[in-house]
Amino acid sequence: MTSHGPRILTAPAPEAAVPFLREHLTHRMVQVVGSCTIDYQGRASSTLASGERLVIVKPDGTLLVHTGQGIKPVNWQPSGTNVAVAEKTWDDQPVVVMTVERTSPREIVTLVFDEVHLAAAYELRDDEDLDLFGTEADIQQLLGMRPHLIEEGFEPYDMELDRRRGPMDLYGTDANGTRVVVEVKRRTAGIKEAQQLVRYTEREREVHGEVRGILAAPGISDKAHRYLKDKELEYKELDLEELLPKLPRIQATQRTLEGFGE
Amino acid sequence: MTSHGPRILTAPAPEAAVPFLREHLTHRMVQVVGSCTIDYQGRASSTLASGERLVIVKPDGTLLVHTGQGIKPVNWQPSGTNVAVAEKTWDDQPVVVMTVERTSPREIVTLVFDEVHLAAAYELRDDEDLDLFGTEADIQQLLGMRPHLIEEGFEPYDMELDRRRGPMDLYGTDANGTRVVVEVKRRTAGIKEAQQLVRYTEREREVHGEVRGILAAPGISDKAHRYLKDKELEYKELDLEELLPKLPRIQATQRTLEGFGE
DNA sequence: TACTTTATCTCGAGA
DNA sequence: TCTCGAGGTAAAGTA
Repeated sequence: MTSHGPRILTAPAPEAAVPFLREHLTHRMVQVVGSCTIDYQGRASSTLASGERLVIVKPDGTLLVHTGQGIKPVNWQPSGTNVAVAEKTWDDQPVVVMTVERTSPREIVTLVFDEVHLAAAYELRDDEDLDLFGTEADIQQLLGMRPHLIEEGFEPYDMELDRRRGPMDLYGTDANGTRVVVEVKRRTAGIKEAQQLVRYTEREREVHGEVRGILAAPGISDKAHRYLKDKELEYKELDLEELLPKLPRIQATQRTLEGFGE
Repeated sequence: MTSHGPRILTAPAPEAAVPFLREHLTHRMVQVVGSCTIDYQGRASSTLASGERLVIVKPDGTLLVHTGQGIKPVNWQPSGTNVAVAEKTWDDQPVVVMTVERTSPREIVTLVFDEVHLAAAYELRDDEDLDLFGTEADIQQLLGMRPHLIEEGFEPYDMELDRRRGPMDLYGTDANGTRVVVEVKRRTAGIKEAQQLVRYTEREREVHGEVRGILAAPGISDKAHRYLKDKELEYKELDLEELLPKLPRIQATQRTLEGFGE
């Protein structure tokens, strides 16, 4: 048998599942499909009665428990855990007990499998990093290069070179030389985002007197807009459709799909 | 062959993988382990060059793509998508192309598998809901029942019966009859949380004049504490260790483990 | 529907 | 380490 390809057990008894898991845990991607109860004790606590779930344990100690619905795991634990498995007897039935622990914060997830339908272990070779575009940082950088998109005459300081200026996204002067704080958002802004601008602007006003504050976003809630006006701050609508395509990118799959003319 | 138990294909050719996926997608939990490139276009956009990943498609249309590290999927799509698979030829090699689309927002994830190591399909029967304790709502409710833990003489209004009072966690009067807004947090509070209290308290002060504001949390950052004092607001430290165990619960696994005396 | 807030948030950058 | 802010956040609750 080669060392490649997935190792698979279908419907193993606990006495077969436990050594299998022990062999592969922390070395390989491991998954268990089966019926289990799950306990979590840590920052909060939770219990989950018996049901069938997909359990994934990554070589880095990440735990994911997925049910048949929804995008979020029903239980989980970030990487860096200690994982242990043991065979125990409950109600005269053998079960597989898996514990996933971490310190800082001290947390533990305990899974008790009364039935394993499928256990699998495999390696995932992957040297590639995700190339993501359209984040707030991307939009910020773009506006830094085209400050007129905020307002004619706006001249931002170089935040890259001077992070001491603070956490503001853009900071500069307008056509009249008045200081301007700009907070950039990639989504419709709400009251939280308005408050964030309030805080940054207040801080600058304490030091420098007159300072304008602009919330630049593709949209804003009515309440947030009113809140801004109360605090004598401004809103500048961004047209992301116009903004984003200005940095053309080649897509991995587009590249692939060109191969068969799509 | 029975209708139970997982269906598994190891190292299927695209011509075998595609009909397998078509048979099970939208009916069952489906997963593919293999080498693929991934494209995402939607609220943002991303590309991921070829590498080995675990791809999960739930019957509700949820897509999850996991690499060998980390708790967050590298690509995903929430439930309600349309999933399609097709065999295509690229560079004279057959590939499996999977597209996962949704409208609102319009988004699409495209996966091109040049190799499938494992394809599996199975059902997950699960009627159980997670029973979670220790959330902010739990702490709030607890403090509502034991208002002296905030301050001797504090008498909260019944927020359950009168939500019109606003979004504050607790709202009542102190020993002197002065109105008190309390914002409860389950984690160390930062500047965001302080400003949330500022907003609620300001709003009440506009209407009622003198109103105290208390941020109740297990901790607070220095900046946030200073910010509160500036705004003439207060911080009350919560001892969660003392608070949380006051509602005893029975754990699913604890119950199980009692069976073998642990 | 629109809006706000929570989350066992996770993650990363900066001090 | 702590703090703070972003997230393709997702999901819940309320007006």
